[in-house]
Amino acid sequence: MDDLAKSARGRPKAWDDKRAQNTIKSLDRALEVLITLGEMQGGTLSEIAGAMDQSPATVYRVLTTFQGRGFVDFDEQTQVWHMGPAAFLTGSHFLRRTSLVERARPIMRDLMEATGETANLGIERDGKVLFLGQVETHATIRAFFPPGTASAMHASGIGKALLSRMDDARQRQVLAAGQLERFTDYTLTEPEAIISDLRDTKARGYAIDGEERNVGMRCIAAPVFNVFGEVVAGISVSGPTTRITTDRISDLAQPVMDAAQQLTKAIGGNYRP
Amino acid sequence: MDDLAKSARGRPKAWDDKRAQNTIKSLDRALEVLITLGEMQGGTLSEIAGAMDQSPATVYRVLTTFQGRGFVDFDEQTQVWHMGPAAFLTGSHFLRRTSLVERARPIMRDLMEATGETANLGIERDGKVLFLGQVETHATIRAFFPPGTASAMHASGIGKALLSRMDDARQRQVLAAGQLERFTDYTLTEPEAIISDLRDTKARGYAIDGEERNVGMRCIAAPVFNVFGEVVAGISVSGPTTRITTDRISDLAQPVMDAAQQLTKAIGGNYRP
DNA sequence: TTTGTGTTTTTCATAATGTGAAAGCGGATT
DNA sequence: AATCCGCTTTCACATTATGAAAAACACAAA
Repeated sequence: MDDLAKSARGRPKAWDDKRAQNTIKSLDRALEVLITLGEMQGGTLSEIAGAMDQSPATVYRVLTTFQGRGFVDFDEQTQVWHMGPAAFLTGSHFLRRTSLVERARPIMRDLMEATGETANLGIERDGKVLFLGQVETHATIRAFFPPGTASAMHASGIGKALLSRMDDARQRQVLAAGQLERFTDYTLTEPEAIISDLRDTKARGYAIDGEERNVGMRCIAAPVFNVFGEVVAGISVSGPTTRITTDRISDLAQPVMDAAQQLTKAIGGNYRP
Repeated sequence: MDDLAKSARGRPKAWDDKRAQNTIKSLDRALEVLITLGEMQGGTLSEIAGAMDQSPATVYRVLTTFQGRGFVDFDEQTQVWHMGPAAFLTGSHFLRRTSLVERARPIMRDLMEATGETANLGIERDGKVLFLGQVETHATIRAFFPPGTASAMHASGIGKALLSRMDDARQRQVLAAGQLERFTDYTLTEPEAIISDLRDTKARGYAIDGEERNVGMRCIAAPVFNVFGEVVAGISVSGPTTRITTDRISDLAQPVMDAAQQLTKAIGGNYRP
């Protein structure tokens, strides 16, 4: 299901109740139709009406109204309703507003609060991880990457999270471009070792940097996707091995993956499983 | 303004009348709010209500309902309403219908890598060029067309690539429909000048937009064909005149035409010589 | 602080309008 | 032809969207 559409759940109850009173029911139902249509990637009237068990008559009127504004198209041949250009055009005004960094900010703050560790945001640029921002932990001992730092992909949690979702060709390209510098005893420098680690990372859903870049520092990272399901960024928490023990990794992984997924949603992206 | 969203106007009257009966008025008004919000690129309650003179109370309820589904965001700080991620996500299902965009994605990425410039994909819709997607260059200075932008045909590389392969009747129709707005000193505003340019474009195999839309920006575009040999899309690279010099045009043209041809093949199209 | 001005929310009585059941319709399939 | 099945339309009904106005709020200026 489309969690995004139901994201209201995350709010305080009071808000929900309050909003419920000021909500236009018919409009809300109509939006449900539109969302369902999107999820189904198009469908016939009865399919749509069936999927959300509502009377066909109602769904029909909703669809024709959307059609009037170009929000949905109707293919007379196949009798199939589709998302229309106006929906795309209107929705894409969303992109014009704010950047990844701004949207990430509150999510990273929450992640930091939840885990107590510094949260980081990074993207790939020219074969390196570019750190775009961070929210620092309150703890005295902390990991610090000034935003703007460019770091090797193969020895970074975010880097590996990004790599794990790129296709083979790009993986090889990135790994070939840099020369897999060794930073610590734990750094993976053999392409095979890295590729194997990336496979694990993909399966796991998050990447682990276990002192591969800096001795005494661990990092857990998860990928963020754009609307096409392509990786565009990674989000991570990092801290000293004394706090991020191997035991704690699995505990931290969930919040990190949640944050990555939240950010994916906040930028209108699609998580690709 | 946003013609696309109002495209219902173009329909036969009979349809309009028929539809009017089965149209849900409140939903239609709500869509108007959403479209207005998009056009205004965000605004406060009173701005929005004022812009479409409706009672603030109604607009308020509409907005909160949209908000509940994530279709609009409300910035508590500034009291400004914006398009939300769910609108974008839902609307972008439009792209998935035609596999064009998905097929184009990897080709555009390669084109971007090969040329170092932002690659764009666009189609014609209602006499305008609708940008469906882009892959941005890594360079700091870059051309940026948010997907969803609708732009004038006569002052766009993709637009001219599309026009150059339409038959005379449609050319005239499109050129007559819009009123050939002038954007820069270089914009072609005389039908004769444009038609002559389109002839050259067709012979050349690619279109050149030399600062005709934005000063300081050039763009090189080539047409993409469907199985019947009809133009269905255009693919382009765009960037600052400082990087896309006149000397470089012929170098860039080949990769662009290659990409267009690849995409033509990828969608099972036939190149028409 | 208090007062004033311009918002945004909420309330409330009213009728406008969205609703589903069921009846028409039309194009497929037998 | 006859039958089926899904799309439209009709219709009577009460759900529910509506705007005016009042209340709450935010913020500036006195």
